[in-house]
Parts: sequence; C-alpha cells; structure tokens
Amino acid sequence: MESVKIHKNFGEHLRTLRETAGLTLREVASTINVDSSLLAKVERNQRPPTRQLIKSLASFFNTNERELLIEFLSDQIAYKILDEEGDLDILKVAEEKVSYLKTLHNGNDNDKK
Amino acid sequence: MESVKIHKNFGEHLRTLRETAGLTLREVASTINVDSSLLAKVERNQRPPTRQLIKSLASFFNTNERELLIEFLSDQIAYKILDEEGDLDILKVAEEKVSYLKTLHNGNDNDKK
DNA sequence: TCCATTCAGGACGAATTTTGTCCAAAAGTA
DNA sequence: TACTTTTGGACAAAATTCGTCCTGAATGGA
Repeated sequence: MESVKIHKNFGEHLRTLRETAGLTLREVASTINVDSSLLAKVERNQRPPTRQLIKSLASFFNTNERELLIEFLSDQIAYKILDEEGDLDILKVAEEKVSYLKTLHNGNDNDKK
Repeated sequence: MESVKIHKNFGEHLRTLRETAGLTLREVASTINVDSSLLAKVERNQRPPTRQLIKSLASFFNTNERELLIEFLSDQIAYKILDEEGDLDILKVAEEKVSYLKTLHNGNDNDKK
C-alpha cells in the first residue's frame, strides 16, 4: 500500500513552483532581490518567509498570494501544535474563537462582557 | 436577544480564576514570583504568558496545566488568523497537516517523498 | 479629607530571536 | 577537470521579548 504525500508545506510548494518554471535559486533570488542562500533555506523550511518575501514570490511566480499565505500560516500552526504536543482540540477551540470574534467584528455589537 | 460570551480568552480565564479565589494580583504575583504588573498585563491579554508562567499559574490555582495551555494556544492561533485577515480555511489546512504529520511520526514509515 | 491598596499602563534595558548576508564546502553536470 | 548550483555555518544588525520599575487613577475605609 503506497501512501501519497498529499500535503506540501510552504517550502516544498515553493520549490515546486521554481522547478516547474525551470529556474535556479540564483535566478529567482536575484530578480526578487534576496540572497539565494536565504531562498534555499526557505525552500527547505529552515527559515520562515517574511510577509514581504511571500509577496515577492507570489508576484514573481504570478501566483495567488493568498494561497501562498494560507500555505505558510497553516504550516506555522501545524508545526506549533506538533511541537507543543498539543492535539486537534486546540484547533477546534481556535476555530470557535475565530468564528466568535468575527461575528463581534461584523458590526454585530454584542456586549463584550 | 442577549448574546452570551461563550469563549474566554486566556487572560479572562486567568482573571476569573484569581477572582474566584478572592485574591489580588499582588498576592498571586508575589507567591509565584513575578511582578504584579506583568500578571496584570497577562490578564488583560497585553502580554502573552510564558510557558513557565502557565506552569506556575496552573500549579498555583491547582488547575489543569494542559487546559490552560489549550486556552493560550487557541488564543494565539485565533488572533493570528484574525490579524492576517485569514479565514477558517487556514485551520482546515492546518488540521490536515497535523493529522498527516502525526501519522508520519507514529512509526508509520511512509515515504517522506 | 487623608491614607492605603489595587490595578492600569508607559518606559526602559537586558536578553533573546530574527533576518539577511557572506563565504566555503558539497553536490551535480558536462 | 572546470563550472554551476545548492547547502549550510557563522555573523552582525535589527527587531522583539520579557521582566521590572515607576507613576497615576480609582476605590474604599477611617
């Protein structure tokens, strides 16, 4: 039974983008004005991308910035949970909190208390 | 129609613990050896608690450390998502990643590729 | 009112972390 | 071999974190 790798993390995703485009690290790095060593680390998930880097990359690869951002944030969250040895309950609670806080924001002026 | 505040965040939770115990910030702070100003900020969610602080607080209030940790981590995640203007998709993706990564960890030696 | 106590919150600095760069070694290619 | 790409350690500047100190506002009792 072969298991398929469903989920790419940010770095892998990025590497795929680059390789699909047939470009080297240096090429990409230089046109978006970062050190190629940094980009290499990002591709190997040894360094997190900054917001600005995500923007630059999305624009360079002509891809959806939001999608890249989701890739990155979900990585961050997933790895945080693993390393805190937390479980999926945390996400459930977080989800409820997000939903709740969003309804508050939406002009729905309920008591904050 | 009155809406009820279902979700406490970490600070509120902590404050409730303290007030239920009928203690002042100073009292709690001094016995767990932190500045009361710091504790006040944590209760108002102006400062995140450190891991050590969570431990101390759980022990002081004789409550479940893991529960406090969940409260804190879910806060962090929820606020991060709000602040990045992300949506619940991020959590879905994160959840899948956590599940996936956990199966990898569990001796289930699938190809990493 | 005066005094004591609690809480809020700004400011500060030491310690830590982050971020990008440089450089050299390793790996890959012809 | 010679050349290019990728990897990864070391470093310093910049940014952030973390606890403390200090002042001021609010509360409450005598």
